[in-house]
Amino acid sequence: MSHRASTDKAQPAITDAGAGRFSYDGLDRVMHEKARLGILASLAANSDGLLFKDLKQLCALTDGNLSRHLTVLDEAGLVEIWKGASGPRPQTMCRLTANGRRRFTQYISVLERVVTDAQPSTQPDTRSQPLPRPTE
Amino acid sequence: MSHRASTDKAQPAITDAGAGRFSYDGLDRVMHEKARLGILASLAANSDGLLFKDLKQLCALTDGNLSRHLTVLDEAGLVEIWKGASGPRPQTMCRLTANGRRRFTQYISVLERVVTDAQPSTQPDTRSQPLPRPTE
DNA sequence: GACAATACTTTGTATTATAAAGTTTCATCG
DNA sequence: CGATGAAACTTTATAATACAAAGTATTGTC
Repeated sequence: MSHRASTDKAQPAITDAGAGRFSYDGLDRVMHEKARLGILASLAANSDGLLFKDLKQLCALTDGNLSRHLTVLDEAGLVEIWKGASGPRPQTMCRLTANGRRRFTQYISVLERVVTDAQPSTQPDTRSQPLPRPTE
Repeated sequence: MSHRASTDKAQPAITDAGAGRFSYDGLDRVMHEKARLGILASLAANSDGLLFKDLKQLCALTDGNLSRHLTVLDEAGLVEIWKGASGPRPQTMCRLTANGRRRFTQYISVLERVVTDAQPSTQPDTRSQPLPRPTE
């Protein structure tokens, strides 16, 4: 007979413990984006807010991209945007909202988990079978 | 006169030091993606490789998504994929390549910088002007 | 008052993540 | 032994969106 016997059915694989272990649900799409991550980190480091001009430099973004990303962050309620009507030129000032700071902190804590997970030092092996080791 | 005097031209903003400070260039598009980050972390934790089935559970992905993401990671040279011809059913085994492990480690080190940056404790203020504090 | 420059915003396109449907092989049941 | 179901993927299609290029508006300068 060429096919295996039916005795080893329903191999449970990975025991279901650890299911979703690496799904990282906390990585919110809005924050988990290179450019916006930079913006948020900049604003977290400057709690009094930053000018459009400054953000542009710090994050090395073009005007268009920065504008777009700020809109996204604003709509998500993460930052607040102040249009300067007083100055000689239009000046846009951005700050983290209280909620934004909270959510960003949460996001960062998930990132910390990712960093920890990536150190394979003392991780218990999660696999199911020994597997035929592929010949390198 | 309503407009400002011309004496304060060319305000240098942010001194140019710290330009690009938050651009996070090291955040490679291929790796910086929720789902693929999970896959890579799983594989980093299981250096002998993982089965498609196991990855699917660990990362809580649908068949289609996992398949697609693995293809992307494969094409980027980050993982290697072994098709099991020996077993009773098709079995796909995935492992980090040597290069993949190296690049992932680099990526993680950037993530660590992000995490550090997000702790605003002892950060020097990067702004240019005191700014008219917006009334809350 | 023409010309360049600053400080943005809007629009268009090309990429891509995800879901839905499709394929293939094996096991089981009447 | 043909039908049915299920496991293990792959392919296709669509909806979202990141980025670049073009546009707008105000200001300063010659």
